[in-house]
Amino acid sequence: MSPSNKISEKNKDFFDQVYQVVRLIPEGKVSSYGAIARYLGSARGARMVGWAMNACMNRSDVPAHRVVNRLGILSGKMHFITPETMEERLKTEGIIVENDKIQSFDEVYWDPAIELEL
DNA sequence: CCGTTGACGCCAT
DNA sequence: TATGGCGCCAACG
Repeated sequence: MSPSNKISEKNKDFFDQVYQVVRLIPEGKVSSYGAIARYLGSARGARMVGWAMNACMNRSDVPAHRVVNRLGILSGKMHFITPETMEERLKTEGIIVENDKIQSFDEVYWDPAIELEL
């Protein structure tokens, strides 16, 4: 039906699930790729979440800046409009970022498996 | 088809 | 906490 699909429909479904979870991240909070992947049932699909973020970069409805790696490091900042965009957006939401790393990460960390708790 | 790359994570040191 | 090595999975050339 869509021979020119950029990604397989199976993956498209996975991407959509990722976007849905990311949208649920409240302001001032952040989550990690691994937590999202795990919540979706792909414990080893953390890298796929990152790939999904790259595809969602065009969408404004997905706060990709609220997704960091498990160490709280802004590993994806280079993929935004400018390398500063991600850090600036997080600071705007009250998150302290220093040297490309989130401070008090345990306090702003938001885990879907716990917050959504289902 | 094969080798490399990458917005990751876990384990060992 | 920091660094290095290994594993996973999909996309790319």
